Amino acid sequence: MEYTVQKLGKMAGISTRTLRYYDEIGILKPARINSSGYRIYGPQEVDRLQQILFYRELGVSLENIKDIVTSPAFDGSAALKEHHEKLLEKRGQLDLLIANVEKTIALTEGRIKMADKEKFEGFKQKLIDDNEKQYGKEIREKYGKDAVEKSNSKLKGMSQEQYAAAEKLGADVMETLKDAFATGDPAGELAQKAADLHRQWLSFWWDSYTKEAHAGVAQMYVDDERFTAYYDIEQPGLAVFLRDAVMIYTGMGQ
Amino acid sequence: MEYTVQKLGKMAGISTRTLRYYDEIGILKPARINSSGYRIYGPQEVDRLQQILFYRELGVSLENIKDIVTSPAFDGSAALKEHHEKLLEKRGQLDLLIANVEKTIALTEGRIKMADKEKFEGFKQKLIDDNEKQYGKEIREKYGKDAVEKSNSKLKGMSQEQYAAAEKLGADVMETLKDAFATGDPAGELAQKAADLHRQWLSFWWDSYTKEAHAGVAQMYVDDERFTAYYDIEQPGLAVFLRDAVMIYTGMGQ
DNA sequence: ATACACCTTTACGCAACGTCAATGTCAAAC
DNA sequence: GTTTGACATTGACGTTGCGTAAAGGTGTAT
Repeated sequence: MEYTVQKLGKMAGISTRTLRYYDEIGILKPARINSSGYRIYGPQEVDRLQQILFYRELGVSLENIKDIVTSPAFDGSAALKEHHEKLLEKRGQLDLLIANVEKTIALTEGRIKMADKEKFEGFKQKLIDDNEKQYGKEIREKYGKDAVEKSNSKLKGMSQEQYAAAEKLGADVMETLKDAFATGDPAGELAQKAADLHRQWLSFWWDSYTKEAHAGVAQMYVDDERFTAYYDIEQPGLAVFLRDAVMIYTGMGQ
Repeated sequence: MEYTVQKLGKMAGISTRTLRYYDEIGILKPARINSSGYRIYGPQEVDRLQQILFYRELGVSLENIKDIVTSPAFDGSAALKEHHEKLLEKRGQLDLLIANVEKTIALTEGRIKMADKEKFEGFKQKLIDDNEKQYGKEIREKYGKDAVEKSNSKLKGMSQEQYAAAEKLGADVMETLKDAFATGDPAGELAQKAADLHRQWLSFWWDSYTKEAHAGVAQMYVDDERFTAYYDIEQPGLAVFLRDAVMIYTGMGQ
């Protein structure tokens, strides 16, 4: 079987430009050049291309692929493991990024609805100030990375509808919470209902629910001004009230 | 407060080159240029830089950031949402990639222990052949993407120890399965134990277990030659035997 | 006066190709 | 036999977000 660039390209699902590039950088040279200067590839080249594409699929750089396919003694297994590590790291970073974007979206949306833009700007500035760019990292350190990771992992699998449902639940929490706040009693029925809604809302983001984690998050709302602001912008004192309600709800108050 | 490039760069944690580049592409021009041609930045520029860096942190391209910071009426929220979509997609791809790498590592390790390298090479070639590069995608289409995503999402949160435990369980499955195969009875005690171990193993990868999904996977081992090969390389017929055992175990045989 | 840190513009380099441009070749249709 | 249309070739520039010289002017302390 002999192939020209286009045939091989079609078979492998890559462009002819790519094949010429691979020739250029020396990782896949054609078996021969015919009288008209056409690149002609044989079965060996097909195999090699398959190897190349395989590693490329895995995100290995062509530079490294070159080492892999040219050196026969290359330890592909070790390279794969190292690469695996890098991929996991990359995903971790990506997860943080996604969480941050989500948080930002939620914040801006909440803000735009209920506050003036000026303050928003000021707040956002403050957010970034004092090296808070490391947002996720900081939260990780403060409240343990497990919660953050749980949240991230759950989010992944969520469908649009689920996401919408979660958002609605979040709104419900806020509404019930405000009503409860009016009663002034965190142990009261309304407040406990708010705490329960909050648990349901959390369950959307976490794989497993525990009272401890729930209570921890509620405390976080009070400790971390970003979250405090999110709740208190509706009603000052709401974050503390929610924490108190959750503490009672979870029985973690003492 | 006025800043030269280096002072501002130091404050913001970026290089002077970056500042000159931002000037060049027009997303951050200095307040004025002094008599010697030096770039002088004022408080407004500091604020703007903070905004830019904020969005940059979120992975937004400078091109898009330009739109955000230059047009005051720009809908940053919508831009962020779009960006969010892209990030999710990216993570999906990354997950597939990671799954592929893990599978490859598992395969190579298993193979090296129990088969000659030649066959392995042939198999890998075959794997990629017939457009099977779209590995994950294909599996997704064939057996529903839910299972794949479940698997991915679970993997993320696993610790090293958990991973090791899962691998041991996998080995147990194989061992028990081989013993069971010797009896020839997929309904027998050993075979059912193997099926149960297999369920446990699956539970490592899936958030939720259902009989239907379990049976589906077992069928997949038979339908998909890649998996068939994985089991049958130890003992021809093992994949079919496991499927039969699981069908009985789950009661999905009919 | 000299050193030394700071500033400037210009411009190439990076990864992995995409995308013209200008031109030659092949098989089939007229 | 020629025309057409699909294919091939080699350049060579564009992409992103800067890093990294190079070659030179400026500011200030000694």
